[in-house]
Amino acid sequence: MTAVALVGVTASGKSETALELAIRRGDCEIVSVDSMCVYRGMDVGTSKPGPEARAAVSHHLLDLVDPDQDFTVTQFQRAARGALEGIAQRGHHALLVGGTGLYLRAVVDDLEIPGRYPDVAAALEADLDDGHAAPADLHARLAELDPVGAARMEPTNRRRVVRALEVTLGSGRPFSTFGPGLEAYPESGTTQIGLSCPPREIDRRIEGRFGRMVQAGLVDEVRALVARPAGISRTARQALGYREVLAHVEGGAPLAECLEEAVRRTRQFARRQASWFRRDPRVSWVGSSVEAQGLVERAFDLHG
RNA sequence: GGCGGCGUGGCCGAGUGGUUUAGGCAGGGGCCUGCAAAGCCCCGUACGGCGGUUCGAUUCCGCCCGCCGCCU
Repeated sequence: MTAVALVGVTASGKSETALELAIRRGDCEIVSVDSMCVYRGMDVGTSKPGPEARAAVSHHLLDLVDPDQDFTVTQFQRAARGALEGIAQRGHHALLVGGTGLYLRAVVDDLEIPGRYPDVAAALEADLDDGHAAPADLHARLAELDPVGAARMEPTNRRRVVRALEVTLGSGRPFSTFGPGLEAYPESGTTQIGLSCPPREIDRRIEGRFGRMVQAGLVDEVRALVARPAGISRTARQALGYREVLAHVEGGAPLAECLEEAVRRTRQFARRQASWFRRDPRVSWVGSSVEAQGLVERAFDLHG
């Protein structure tokens, strides 16, 4: 039994392709690799597979947590391992489908993700917030403790600098010793197929999709999230479409403008995804759903 | 017809007689190990046209063109 990953930018048609194949074959289960589909109650805005799709084929890693929960790669990695094990036990093939690059790498390359040191991180954040230190200062500190790690990031990238320092200080082990970084592309047991699509076409689809999402009740979905007493977590509220509609629902911004913004930002996101997947030499790219299905099947049958 | 104002790179928008020619947005490229649908980095000599003044004009003057406003 094998695992194959179908990757691509948002709106490239991966989900439909995967579903079609899985229904036809009947011997594989779909594993979502999507950082926002893990949230319950965030359905229309995430283009989450619906009830029909889920009735037809087993889907995994959807609806893992409530929207008031923060969610991170590590949790995803853990859940993915469990899902993959179960699929293997059932004698099925696993078809990973999604566009969250880091999450996919965590699974495909079994990344050793360093632990968390909340006190250390909080102290660093506090220094930055108080103005006692600038990200560049922290980067300089990191450079002394872990030159290799420091060299791998921009001194201005606050988030990454803080995390690297958090790990180095907290664990007493240089951040860079946890792995070669994402620039290494080791042999992997997971075959990766990329479904490509011309950027102009992607742009068109994104715009059309937002229109349909609104028809399908995106705004009401966001209202329902807002109405939850527990609120919306930091990670959940940054979801594309939600963040912008939130500005309308909570902040009173004109809906039309929020939607335009959502479309724009989703396009930019698609570019970032493309650049992420493009650099992974292990991905075999094809330009159509049919070809993608062909390659996935070949991988299944070769190892299955 | 008269008077006044304006005309800056795809858009918005500062500014100056001459070293590096603001900034923002959009766009393009790249990065990424616990917020990743996030975050970060890099990339733009443009001053409506024609003359003139000047060692030197986007910046000063004149004319023309185009907008905008006011007036008769």
